[in-house]
This record gives sequence, C-alpha cells and structure tokens, in this order.
Amino acid sequence: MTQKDGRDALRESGHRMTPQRVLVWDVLRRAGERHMSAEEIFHEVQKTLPTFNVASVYRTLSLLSELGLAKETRLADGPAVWELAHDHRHHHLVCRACGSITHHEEPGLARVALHLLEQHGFAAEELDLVVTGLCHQCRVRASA
Amino acid sequence: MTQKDGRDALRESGHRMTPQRVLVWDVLRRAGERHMSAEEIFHEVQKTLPTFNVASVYRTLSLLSELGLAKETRLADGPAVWELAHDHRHHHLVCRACGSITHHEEPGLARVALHLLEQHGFAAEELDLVVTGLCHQCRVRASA
DNA sequence: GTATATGCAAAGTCTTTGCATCGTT
DNA sequence: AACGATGCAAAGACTTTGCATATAC
Repeated sequence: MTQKDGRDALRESGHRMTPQRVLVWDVLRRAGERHMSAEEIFHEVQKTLPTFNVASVYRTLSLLSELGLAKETRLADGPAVWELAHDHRHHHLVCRACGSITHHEEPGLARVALHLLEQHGFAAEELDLVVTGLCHQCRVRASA
Repeated sequence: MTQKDGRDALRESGHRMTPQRVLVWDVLRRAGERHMSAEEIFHEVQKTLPTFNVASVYRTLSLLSELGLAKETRLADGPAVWELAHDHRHHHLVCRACGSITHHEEPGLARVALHLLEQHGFAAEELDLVVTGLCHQCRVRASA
C-alpha cells in the first residue's frame, strides 16, 4: 500500500485531500509495523502542523477505516491502536513484560473461518486474535 | 464452577463476604453463557439491593478477575462484558446483525500457542479470538 | 462559490478513585 | 474493636459532537 494509493482512495471516494489527512496517512505509513494510538499520531502530526487537533485525528482515522485503509485494534486496556491496512491476515502478539506488539501471520485462521461456516453456519468476516504472553527477549531476560 | 466455589475462593483469599459480592456472583452465574456489562450487572443487583453502586460492580469484578473467577472481554466498541471463568478455552462469535455473542470451543488455538512457542519463542499465556460476522439465523433472515 | 473539513470546546461513555461511613470478621 | 468494603461524588481516560470558521474543489 503506497502513499499514492491512499490519496487515490480519498479522491475516488469523493473526499477532500487536506494536509491533515495526508499527514496522518504519512505518520501511519512511517510507523510501519508499529501500532500508534490516536494521541501518538496527534503529537506526531502536530510537529508539522501546530494547529492540528485531536478531533481531526479521530475523524481522519474513522474515514481511513471506512475506506479500508486503516485498521483499529483494541488490545486490553488503554487506547485503541491503529495501523495501515494489510493485505495479509495477521494476529497480534502482546508481551505483558515489555509491552511490545508484534504481528504474526496465521494461515490457520482461515481454516477456523471455514469450519465455523460449514459446521455452525456462522459467516466469519473478521477474525481478531490477540495473544498475550512473554516474548522471546523477555523470557531470556527473565531466566537469566 | 458452583456458587460455593466462589464463596470459598473469597474466604480463602482473605476477602470478606459481603452481600454485594455474593449478588454480583449470583447474577453472573444466572447469566450463564450470556455476557453482561458492568451496567447490566449493576441494574440486576440493584433490584435486590437498592443502595448498590456502580463503583462496587467494578471493584467486585476486578476482585473476581484477580481470583480467576471471572473474565473480562472487550468486544469492539462499547463497554467490556463479563462472564464467570470457564475451564475450557473458547472464543467469541459476535454477530454484527443481531449483536448476539456466542461461545465456541476451538482446540486449534492450543496448536497455535505451541507453534508460537516453538517457532517464535513467544510464550502465549492467553489467546483471545473474536470473530465478527453473521450468525446462522441472521444469514437465513438476510437471504429470505 | 459551495460544500466539506477543521479547530476548538464541550459533552459523552466507560471506568477508577478519594474519602467518610458502614459492616464483616 | 479493627480493618476492609461500600456508597457517593468527583475525577480520569478515551472518544465523539456541535458549531463557527476556513479551505479544497
């Protein structure tokens, strides 16, 4: 997903290309795999655009979400975190020691979806798996 | 998990047995598979104990959670929902049409946990899978 | 020029906390 | 009697909304 794609999607859906929207998009793109809360995005964009407002972060994120360009994830407590939409299914590994959030692809989830449809008539549209535990680094650190 | 178990766990952990705690426990027990928000629990208990307060719901739920007797789940937007702890792993199927929340046992998740540990060194302690989609009834209704 | 987006501030939702009082042990 | 739990109200964290102004088209 490139920056151009984001602009195109905005234009094609009849929405205006404001500096605010472009900046939020850029921040998320630079974040890569990192997940950002609305407030983190706000602070980052504000460096460039001092009058920028939190309300605009939320409005922009909702819009990107509706367009399928960004995705919100609620991990345990605290604010929701955001990332640009990926093509591939992935789930989140949250380390309870260092707080790191990593992605992990899991082809097995597709099988779960199929099973739910065939055996239980439930048409899964979204599967969110959040795994909490100890990441490799923290396990090594703990046993040292 | 019986009501007696709940009382025992409270006593053994050195906590007091108040009517409030017993009532919250009873409400959750009667709820069975149904998931209740703090406010729903509050209203239910208040029928019996008019001076009952929301703060006590949250305090009681935190306590039950610490004792491993109840479990909180955050499903999309809105308040967290609670249920008594189960022995078996299960995930949640949320129907976006009727809002129903059902449980589903999934032995496959244990395999995912093993895979994460062996291949990625991540020691999974909790796996929360939330599946959003259309339940059987709503699919039938939609296609009718 | 016009409709949409922004900034600001206020309100809304859900949850937690401080403190005096009450009740279990 | 002592300490923990409750009720109440106030505050806290996160997010949404109303409205006047600004701006992309």
